[in-house]
Amino acid sequence: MNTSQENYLKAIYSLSEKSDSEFINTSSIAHKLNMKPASVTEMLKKLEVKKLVEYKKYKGAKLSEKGSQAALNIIRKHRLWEVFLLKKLHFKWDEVHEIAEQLEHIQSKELTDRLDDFLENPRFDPHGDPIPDKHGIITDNRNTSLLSEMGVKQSGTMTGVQDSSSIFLKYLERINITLGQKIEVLDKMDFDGSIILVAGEKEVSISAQAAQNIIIRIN
Amino acid sequence: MNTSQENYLKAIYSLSEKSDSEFINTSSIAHKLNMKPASVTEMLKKLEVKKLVEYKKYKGAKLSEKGSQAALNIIRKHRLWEVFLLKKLHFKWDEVHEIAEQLEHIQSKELTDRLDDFLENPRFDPHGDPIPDKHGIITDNRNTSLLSEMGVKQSGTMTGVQDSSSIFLKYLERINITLGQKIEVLDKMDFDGSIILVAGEKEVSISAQAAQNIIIRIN
DNA sequence: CTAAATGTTTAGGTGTGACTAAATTAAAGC
DNA sequence: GCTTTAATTTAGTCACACCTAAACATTTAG
Repeated sequence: MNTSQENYLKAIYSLSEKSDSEFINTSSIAHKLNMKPASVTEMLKKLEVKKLVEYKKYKGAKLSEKGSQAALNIIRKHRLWEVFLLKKLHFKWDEVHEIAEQLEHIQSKELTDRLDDFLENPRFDPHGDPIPDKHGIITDNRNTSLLSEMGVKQSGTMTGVQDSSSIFLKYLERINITLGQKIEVLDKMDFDGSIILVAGEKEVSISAQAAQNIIIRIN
Repeated sequence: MNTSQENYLKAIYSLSEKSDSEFINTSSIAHKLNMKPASVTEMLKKLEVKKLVEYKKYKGAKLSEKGSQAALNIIRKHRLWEVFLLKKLHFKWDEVHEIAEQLEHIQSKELTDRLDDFLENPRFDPHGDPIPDKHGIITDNRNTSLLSEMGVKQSGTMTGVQDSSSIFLKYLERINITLGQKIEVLDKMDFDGSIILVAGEKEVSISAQAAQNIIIRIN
């Protein structure tokens, strides 16, 4: 399988996680991959032939078992390389994603498994996302919630983000919300949904939109 | 630049090293890359437009300064990744080449330089080839020779190969000729050019063809 | 020094993955 | 339930990197 098709599988996988409907529609895939819906339709047909997705006209696509395994394998590689870049090469939190986008397409099961061992089988990547094991199994039994869904006086630890863009990560670092940071929700503003919280020592206010992209492990 | 074009530059570079003529002809490039001469001609024109090679009809191509730098950068990445695979992930000597062929195309100067530091700036790769520094400069001032060109009673240390194929490397390991192995030429057979030598304790005989692919640092 | 053999280029074609514009289908509003 | 709007697909192009077959240049041999 090539880079392009792998990116489609990855996109469908990640959209499926958030969506509650079984099939993912053409335009959301197109949006995620910065492509036109017409191009997506074509590709979905090709992936259907390869039995990687189930495709229904005007409904969209759904990953087959084979497609899910392929997607999980790419995600596994992506996250392992992120750990490598951060822990071994000392890249910063917000720099690893882009390079991992390239490294995730390297084909060698042996390489992936040896890298996993070399990194001492990490269970989470630098953004707090769980790393699938060599069988594609994710074990993430942590009690997590989006910051936006927490109630006043609830507290927890920052364990991940849903948006790995450099701008967002830089912003978080700026306001002292980094991986492992303990936080407590002080107040939620009804009028715009923004949240006031304590991060470490400091009191910060965060927009509803940002809060929807921050994952917290509840105490 | 893409993977395909990078492979052309690499091929031209490596053919230039062996060849004494300035321009590398179409068919030798085609042979090296397992492609047809017609495809090579087309690509050389594209590389010419990008000022990566100088191309002369019916003569072939020659790397420009820009093209040489690009080729050296790919070679640098290839060799650094080989060191990583061998030293850190404990791959075997003959397994690293294929994976490095993929890794060498990852685009990130920062990554390459950090990898270089992480590996403690190695000067040679697992096959004994020198690694260009970040400016594309190769410093290889060792007194080396091909095994096939050594005289009787000369001795030295095995420091590299000219053929990185898995079959050849496995064969060398089998007969105890590995990197760093001390050898001494005992005899050269006039009738077929084969060489008898001591490798460590053992006495082995090696064909002329194999000897042409083994690099020895002379004592 | 010419003719044959060899190597190289040109011309035309293929598969892949993208695009735009037009046609079709599905969903939403009245 | 029909009509308007939005989403999706189809049809027709394009760029890219490869191919084959035919035309053309260069080298080699007699």
